[in-house]
Amino acid sequence: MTTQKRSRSAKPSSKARASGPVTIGRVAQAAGVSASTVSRVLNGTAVVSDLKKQAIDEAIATLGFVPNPMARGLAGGRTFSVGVVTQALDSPFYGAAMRGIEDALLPAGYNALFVSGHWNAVAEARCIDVLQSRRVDGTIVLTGRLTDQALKACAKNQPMVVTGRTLKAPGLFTLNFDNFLGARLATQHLIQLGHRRIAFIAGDADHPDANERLRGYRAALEAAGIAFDQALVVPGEYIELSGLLAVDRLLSTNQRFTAIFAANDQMAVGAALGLQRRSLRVPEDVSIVGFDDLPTSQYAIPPLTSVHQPAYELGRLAASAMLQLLAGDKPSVEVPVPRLVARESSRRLQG
Amino acid sequence: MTTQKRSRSAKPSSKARASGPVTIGRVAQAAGVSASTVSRVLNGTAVVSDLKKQAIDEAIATLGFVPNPMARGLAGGRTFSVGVVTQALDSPFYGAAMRGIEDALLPAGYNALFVSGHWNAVAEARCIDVLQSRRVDGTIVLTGRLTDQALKACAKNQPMVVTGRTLKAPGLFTLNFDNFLGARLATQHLIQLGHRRIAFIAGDADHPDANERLRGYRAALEAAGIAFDQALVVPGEYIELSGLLAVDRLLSTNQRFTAIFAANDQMAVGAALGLQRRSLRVPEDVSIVGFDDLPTSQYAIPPLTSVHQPAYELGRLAASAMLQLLAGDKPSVEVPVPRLVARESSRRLQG
DNA sequence: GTAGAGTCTGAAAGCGCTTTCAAACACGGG
DNA sequence: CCCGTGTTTGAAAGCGCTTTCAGACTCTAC
Repeated sequence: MTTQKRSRSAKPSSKARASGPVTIGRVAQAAGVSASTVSRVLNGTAVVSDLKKQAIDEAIATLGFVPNPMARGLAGGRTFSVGVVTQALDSPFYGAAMRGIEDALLPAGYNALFVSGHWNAVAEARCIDVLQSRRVDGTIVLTGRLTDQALKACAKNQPMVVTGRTLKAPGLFTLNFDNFLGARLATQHLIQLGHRRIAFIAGDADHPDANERLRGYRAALEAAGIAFDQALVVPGEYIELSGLLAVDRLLSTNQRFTAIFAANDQMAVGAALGLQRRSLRVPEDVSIVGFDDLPTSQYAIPPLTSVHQPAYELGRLAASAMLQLLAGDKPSVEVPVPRLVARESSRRLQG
Repeated sequence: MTTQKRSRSAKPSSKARASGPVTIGRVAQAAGVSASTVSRVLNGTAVVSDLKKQAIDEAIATLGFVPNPMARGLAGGRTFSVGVVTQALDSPFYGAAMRGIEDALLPAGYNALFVSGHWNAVAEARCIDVLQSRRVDGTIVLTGRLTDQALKACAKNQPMVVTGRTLKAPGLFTLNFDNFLGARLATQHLIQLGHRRIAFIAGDADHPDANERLRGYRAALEAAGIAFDQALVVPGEYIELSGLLAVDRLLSTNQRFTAIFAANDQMAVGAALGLQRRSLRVPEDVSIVGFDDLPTSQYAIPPLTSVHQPAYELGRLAASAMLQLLAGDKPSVEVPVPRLVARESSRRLQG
């Protein structure tokens, strides 16, 4: 015996004839109908007379019957679970999205199966395989690095919802946040505060959203008649350390700048630390704006100005799009527009 | 039709006779044996002649066969998935633990099913119900607020691993971090730096670990011959805001203190912000020590001294304990001892 | 009064796998 | 050479549910 026996206990009920797990058959017996009929009221797949329906509902309640998802999945071909490929289980940003997904899926009777792709196309593909082998009814991919092709191919086998890109394909629905506009807002904010020399700490170049943010930054500069200066753009990898190193690099190459726009909050926080290490104060000497508006950013020192990205909401929307897809409808969800949250890390350029 | 048809595509192989999904029967047919035999080599439940085993392995490979977990679960009573009750999907601390769990479970062929209890005993109980209805093979509870009784009761139905408490019961394994020692280390550190007036921002009183940390704080003071002062202990709720409010309260009641020990990093960060708002510098005016050593804490301003809690490792250990339980063994895992990570938020008391 | 249409229901056939159970075979000792 | 003991294998019976199919009714309309 390699595993514990599943207990055969179940709320003992006066109506329960046999012992053992409560099955649909037991319910049928208690209600004086056939298993088929119980199944029908369970799934609403056919009209059942009110009389029997009531008897069945009652039997279900008194027996404490819970359908076995395995059996359901086997027989019906649906598992009532949707896979979620996230990039990291411990990311503050994707964490919020996962929470949103869970909140949207659970009430609909679906479960989420989270697996993490570690920012790696190969791992992501493997994740999708794992999910498929678990027979999920659909898969939500949070951003990720798979090619559009790969995603389209997956969508042939199962409904997919993908965030962080825009793509049209049958069985596939994408959900994109307007990174371009967000970055424009952030940059505009700094420009309006009088800054002209604005450094940009970019995200990983093979992230589509990173490029969008760069584009937004450039567009805002251009709109304000400020020349784009490549020397003020420093590559980063969306982690705190990148911000720290970026500041080092800017300073050691003697760039003049009065503000920094970081492509995400983590790098913004790193940048703030980098400035502090060089005895530059935020925002007195340098203003900083981040992107994402992580929950912790309001407690950064100083509290970080950032572009709010509604991760939780995005998760909810992705999940409800999936539910619509699963129901055979064409999803219709609207992604919130970006919005700048001004805090204390940015201020008007003095003198 | 309310759902997409599962594709009937499968890597077309020369050996594949019929079309449709690759089942154990198809493998059996291709290998010239019975389904039973295939099942046996799949699960290693009986000796099979090398000749047939090879033929089967080959058939599996060429057909790209993947066993259907639903069918397996139905027939075998095991689902190869373990439930994880976490408190928040977007917690940096539990996130790391989840990552550890995933990393330990996946290679063993198990999947993790994460659900969040929102720090709420009722919700947690519901989570466990959901997991049970999904027929998980076992459940890992990360801390949580369920009573010991409730957990013991659950352990009667399925193997359980619980972190954050110490409890003995059949089918239940607990895994506790030494919060007392951790808190003592933190307080000792401040004492060694010359601090005598050390404020303590406590955690939620109905968290066992919060009380342990308070005890550790008191023990360290006592060991150093410093009188415990209730006025220096401020209650908190393990969130940033609590730290902020705690500092306000300490300051507005005119407490004298040169250091703060916060029962977790989030409150420590909040406290740092609170001090900054009152123009007190960290660490020049006040030293701060946190607890947990969240990944972001090293990028706080200033980088936070903290008690390292190996969340990832804890997750791994919990998962491997679960695997041992599932294998019928008595788990034997050792929780790492607490360790202080000194950074820049604490320093020797000047003059 | 009865054919035809429509409504409700149960029997039975799977879904893909595991697990008895017993058959088939191989081996060694008497 | 026969029988008992082991070893390897396949047939078949489920696991708990969904779903088809057809039967049993109940109406309505002719």
